[in-house]
Amino acid sequence: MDSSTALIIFRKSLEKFVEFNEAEWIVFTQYLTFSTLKKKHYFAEHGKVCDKVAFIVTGTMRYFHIKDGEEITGYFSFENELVSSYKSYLTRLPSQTYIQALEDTRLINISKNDMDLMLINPLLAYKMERFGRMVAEHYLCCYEDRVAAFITQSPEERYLQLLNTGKEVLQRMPQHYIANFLGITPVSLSRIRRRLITNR
Amino acid sequence: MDSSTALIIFRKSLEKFVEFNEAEWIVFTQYLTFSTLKKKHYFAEHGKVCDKVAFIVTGTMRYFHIKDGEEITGYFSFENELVSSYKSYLTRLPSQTYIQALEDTRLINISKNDMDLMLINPLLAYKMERFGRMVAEHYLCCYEDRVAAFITQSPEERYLQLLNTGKEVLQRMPQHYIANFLGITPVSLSRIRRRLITNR
DNA sequence: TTACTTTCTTATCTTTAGATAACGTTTTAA
DNA sequence: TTAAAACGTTATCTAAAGATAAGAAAGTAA
Repeated sequence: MDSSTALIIFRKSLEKFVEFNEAEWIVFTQYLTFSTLKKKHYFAEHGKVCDKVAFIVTGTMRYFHIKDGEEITGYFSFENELVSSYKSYLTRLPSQTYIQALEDTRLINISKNDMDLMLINPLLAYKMERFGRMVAEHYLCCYEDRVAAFITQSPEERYLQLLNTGKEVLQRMPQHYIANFLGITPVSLSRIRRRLITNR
Repeated sequence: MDSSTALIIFRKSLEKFVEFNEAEWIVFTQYLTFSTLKKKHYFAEHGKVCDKVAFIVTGTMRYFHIKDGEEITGYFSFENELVSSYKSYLTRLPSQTYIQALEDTRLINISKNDMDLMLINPLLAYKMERFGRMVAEHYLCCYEDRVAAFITQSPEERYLQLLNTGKEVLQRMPQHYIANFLGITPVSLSRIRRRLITNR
């Protein structure tokens, strides 16, 4: 897939947030950069400022913390979603979390500097305020659901719900990433899986 | 405290998000409504659309879900913070959560309808896009911290951190609200508290 | 290929948390 | 004021989860 196709997908995907007219889009795209992140390489690292937000054209990203020397997976971002260590990006403070490519991943990047420039560019300012608002609101809703799931659902229920997303990359992903994400140990997830198979 | 004092506090509190000039402020305040919510009364209810966001002048709000007939407390909002069932407010879909006043609470309300009107009012549109963006980004960061705490900290650590906020209303709040918030049962919290006292 | 690492499951043991009930205290409501 | 409900702690019992280790399978790299 070439860059222009990726841009079309990106634009399509943004439509649920904000629609750009042709003039705006031309200016907007001048602020974008393309990159590829090899499997296991980092998009963000603990202690370093994450100065960009990116759209995932293809691939998958994993968010994790390190606790007592262990990697604890907290979240995933998939194809056609945005990825960033958001708080770090917004505040320019060091990231708490690592973000790593789970497979070779193609990205369209917006740096914090460019975003700030767009926010004072008369041609784009209004649309970018709106863009920022819609994106933040979207992810706020995602977080609200995630927190609600943690409060009201058992790990087993959360696992079944995760499977229901039908993301096939979940099949190829190490189980312990998923276990962390669900808030349990890999051994516990293994037991849950056995229970599910037995009772099927 | 009278309404004009409350407005001054509100304006001061908004400054970290967006600053209004006098003309803008006069128009903005015309969209605001004041209300008081008696203890135990509801700001939002499961199954009903929450069509407003509010600033808490004084008081405390509790968010909870009902799971198997039990109230499970998920969050709190305190004085000088905003409160809303955000996803419901943003999407006009029924709220998943209940929000209840823990004590008599004074609010400054912005209805979804008025917010939408402000967003197309030329005098305010740009500022309100910005306002919406900053508020959403702020709460996004709060959620990020809350999810990170769930992943990387034990209930005991989260309890100690909660105490460190120094909110004196926590002293008066039923323990089981706090237990739910921490993701444990009231009995477990009671054990944690005893351990902390014993080892002190 | 071969050696090494990672991954997943399973078993055992230990620790902890949950469920439940009892009891005294406090709060609430009639 | 009085009765009822809610609250917080404690004890007991049970169920589940964590820690650890072992072993097989799969993946990775030299």
